[in-house]
Amino acid sequence: MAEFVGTGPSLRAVPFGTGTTEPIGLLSSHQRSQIADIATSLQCPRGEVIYREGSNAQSVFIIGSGIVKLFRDLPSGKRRVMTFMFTDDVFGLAQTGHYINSAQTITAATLYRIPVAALANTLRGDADLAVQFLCKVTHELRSALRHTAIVTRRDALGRVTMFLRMLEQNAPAEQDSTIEVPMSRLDAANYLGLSLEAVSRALSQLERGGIIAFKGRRSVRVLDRMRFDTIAAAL
Amino acid sequence: MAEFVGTGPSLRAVPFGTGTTEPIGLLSSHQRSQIADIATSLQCPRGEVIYREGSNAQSVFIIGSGIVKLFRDLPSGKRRVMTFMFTDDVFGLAQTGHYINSAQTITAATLYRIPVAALANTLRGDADLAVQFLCKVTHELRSALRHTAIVTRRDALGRVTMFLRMLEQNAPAEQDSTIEVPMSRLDAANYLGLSLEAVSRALSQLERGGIIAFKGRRSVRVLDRMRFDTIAAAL
DNA sequence: CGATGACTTGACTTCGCTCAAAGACAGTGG
DNA sequence: CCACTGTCTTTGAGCGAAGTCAAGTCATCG
Repeated sequence: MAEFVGTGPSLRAVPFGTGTTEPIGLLSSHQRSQIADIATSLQCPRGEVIYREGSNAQSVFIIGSGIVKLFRDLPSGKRRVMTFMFTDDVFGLAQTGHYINSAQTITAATLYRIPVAALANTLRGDADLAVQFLCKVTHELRSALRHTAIVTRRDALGRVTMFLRMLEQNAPAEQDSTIEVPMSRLDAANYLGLSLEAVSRALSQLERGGIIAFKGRRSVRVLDRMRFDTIAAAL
Repeated sequence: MAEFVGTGPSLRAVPFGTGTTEPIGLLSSHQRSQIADIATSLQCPRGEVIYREGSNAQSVFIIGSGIVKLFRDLPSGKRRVMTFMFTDDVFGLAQTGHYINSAQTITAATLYRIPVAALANTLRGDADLAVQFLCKVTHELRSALRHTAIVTRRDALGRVTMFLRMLEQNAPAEQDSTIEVPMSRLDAANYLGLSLEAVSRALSQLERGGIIAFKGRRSVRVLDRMRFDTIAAAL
């Protein structure tokens, strides 16, 4: 069943107990192969729908690489992006019976698909592994709270700035202070609870103010870290 | 060490795997006493601060009874309520080293206080228990997503209605369609990302429309379930 | 019964949404 | 290589809903 390549699935989070506050890889190589044994690996192109809301939730996914969005389409036609998930994130766990949202790749991605039943079994047989998953879900809970903190802000400028900061933390800058924005303005807007236009305006405003500079539309460099952080600081 | 009375700490959530979608008590009596052994029970009056943001996070708490709010105070003087926690909920886990928010009781409460280190140990020795905690945190993740869904709405009326619905689900109506609102308007507003006035206006509007009726200020009865649900339905 | 705090209501301002149109970019095929 | 086309993005003008400021009402507890 295992057809994984490379190192296999991993989880990235802040572990319990240790003094560490930076997220690290949680699983031992034994644990990784343990999961690989019950997982199937998938190569998904950009834009691939992984599952749709309402369908039967039989699998949990771990991201080997790439970016995925979880979203819901509302009767009004609006779309809400609940979260973006990155390498070593888990999704599909917070479902009961049926998926409550849809999942779609934003970039090409490698996914590990794990049947819930098999995962539950494995976890019940390995307390350490179960604790690792607990760490990971706790980590995602923190992310969800951060998301709430972002959308609770009233001002578009602040939300967008916090969003950029979040992206920066998820994908540590390879270049100096350069932040990649892999999703469309619309996806960002749907995540931030803003209109597409408001996102665009906020970004323009940051650029006009000399706080950031664009390098193409999907890449931003922070010029004035001081003011950037001030705006991002929870108002 | 154990000084618990009655049945001891429990966790309430939707379990994995089973077809159930209603939250149930997760722990066996053995597991409950296992946790009771490493826990201290506390009786807190209404308004008691359990911990403050920034302080050292050494304990995890399980609520035996009562209601607790988790919140952050912002530099601007505004306060954001991240979540309300009820009987059989866990809090303090999503912290790394230092608490990122403050916890305070809203009603008198019984709490079980568990040192993180001891809990981590116990979990590593009991895979089943670890999985139960995983269920619980997953459950809280769902709640956090629901919260985000609420505050992402633009209209005060919808947010308040969804909030009432949430309260109803957390504390199943003893009377027919009567919802207890145990927190102040201000706490509710801080949770909903609205001004206190907006909450008040929305409630008045629901009452004027004949959709709800007040019985005192902290108790509401749903008169027109149909319209109530329509408004609450994710816009 | 008076006082303090919680809640409601009203008037004005602000900021983001909507609608509308123009401007950039990427991929395609000539 | 370049023009073409559809999509994504930016920018502008006007409207509406929630925030703020400011009174006024209600309730609860001494």
